[in-house]
Amino acid sequence: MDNVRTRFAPSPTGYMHVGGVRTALFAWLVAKQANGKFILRIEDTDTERHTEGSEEHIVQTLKTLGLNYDEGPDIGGNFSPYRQSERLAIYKEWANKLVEKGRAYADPYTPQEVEGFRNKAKEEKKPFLFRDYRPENPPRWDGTQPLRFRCEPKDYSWHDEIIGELSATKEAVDDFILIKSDGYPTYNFAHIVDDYLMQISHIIRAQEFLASIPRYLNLYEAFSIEHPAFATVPFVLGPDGKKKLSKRDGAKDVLEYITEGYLPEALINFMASLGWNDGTTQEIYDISELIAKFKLSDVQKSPAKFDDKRLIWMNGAHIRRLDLDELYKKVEGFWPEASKAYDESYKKKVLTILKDRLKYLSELKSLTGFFFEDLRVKPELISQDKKLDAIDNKQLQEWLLTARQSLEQSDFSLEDITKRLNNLLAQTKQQPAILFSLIRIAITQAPSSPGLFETIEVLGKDRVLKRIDLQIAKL
RNA sequence: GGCCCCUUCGUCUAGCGGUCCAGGAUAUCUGGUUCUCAUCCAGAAGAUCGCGGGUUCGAAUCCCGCAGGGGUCACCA
Repeated sequence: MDNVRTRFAPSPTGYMHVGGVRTALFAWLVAKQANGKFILRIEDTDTERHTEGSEEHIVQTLKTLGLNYDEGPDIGGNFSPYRQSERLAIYKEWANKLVEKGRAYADPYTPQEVEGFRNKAKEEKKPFLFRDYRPENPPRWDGTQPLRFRCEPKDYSWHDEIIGELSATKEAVDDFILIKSDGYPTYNFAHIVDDYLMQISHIIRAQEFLASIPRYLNLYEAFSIEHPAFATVPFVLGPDGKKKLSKRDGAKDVLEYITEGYLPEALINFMASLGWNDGTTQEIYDISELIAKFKLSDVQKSPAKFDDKRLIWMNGAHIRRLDLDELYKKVEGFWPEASKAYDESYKKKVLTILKDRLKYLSELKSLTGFFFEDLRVKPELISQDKKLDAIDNKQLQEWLLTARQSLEQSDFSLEDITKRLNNLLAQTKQQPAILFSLIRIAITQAPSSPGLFETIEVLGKDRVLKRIDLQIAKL
């Protein structure tokens, strides 16, 4: 398609969770793969729900994930402004077009009166349709009353890029508020005007708007304008599997995943795979593959539950794909405090042998402490090891001493370390499960660590000998 | 209640009438990888394809009902 222009149009009411960002991602992918434009538009027409700083937060989230937009409130574009609160005059002008055509009227009722109609309909077990209460001689619209659309009810069928062919009866078409009494437009009205003026080619939005589309269709007709392609993205459900992911139920801020050390590319891969796949068995995609392969028609129609087990795995998989230098760059800021005293080449060695066991970057702190400081001897590491606990301390001391003596002679190449420890095994006739465990505990004081030989090599002779001495003394 | 959408292993999903007594991934369990934790490899277990009819030689796939779940019916988006 020519001139693909997609938009992400959040209302600034807080942070963004996985569901919202996924919708943005899909829109971004559609734009990127068609060499089109991705637009950020802030839908701040609800002055009450508007929260301070959330626009900045949304912008930061998109930028951190690399979902860069080509036009937006902070960078401008050919269709500015990109904040709806700055477009009030435009909405008024378009509202007046409808007034002139007789397709909009001032709503003379008080909110209480409307509420009364609604309750009555409910009692009668009928759907509430405002058009059943349409005033016969509405007053002239002076801007203080809400302005309502005068719909022309009819059945509709239309195409959705994700769901396919859809239809609805005229029951779905009603008179809705275009401009609120505070002068701000409703979403229902503003987005239609803006998408048209901003030449949006695809509206990619969440499923909650599906039921409203017949009303929008009626409005497009009233304006005699064509509507963009519609793509309705199914919900992302919370872990309970019932309700859609929501802030109320504790859905996490996507930026929080970044702070915990989830990679943007992993997050994006994960969100894309929540409802999308290309029909192959591929699971791990980088961003350029996603851009090349993504298709709206391949998006699942049914909702997907959010399961962070898969995210954790996927993040690890993306970490392992990174080469050392890339990973080193990303991991900056996740090192333990004590690492400050160490240089890049040492930290890179640590990273090399640790890479395979990182699931997310913030684990680095707890996993690498012993590489940077001598930890106190933890007797429980031995007492909780069944095999070691059964052996006399004197014996353990003796083995450690022998190991120490051999390692002292070593040139500390991985090869030599390996050779010496294997010799030790033969010499003492012990199983690795005993001897290596003992040495590993002595030099790391940690329940787990990278492989013994590599760890010894990276730690270096001074530290290894010192720690063995320390362990011997505490036995 | 009206209107609308959805329904395949716990989870993410493949599947567009035969190659499916349903494939992959993850999670779980088992074994291997000289020590731990991972990685990696091998294997196990796990789905009466929501239910009931129909069409067809043949249906997870097409049609019709039903049920369950969800959305919407705001001067919120």
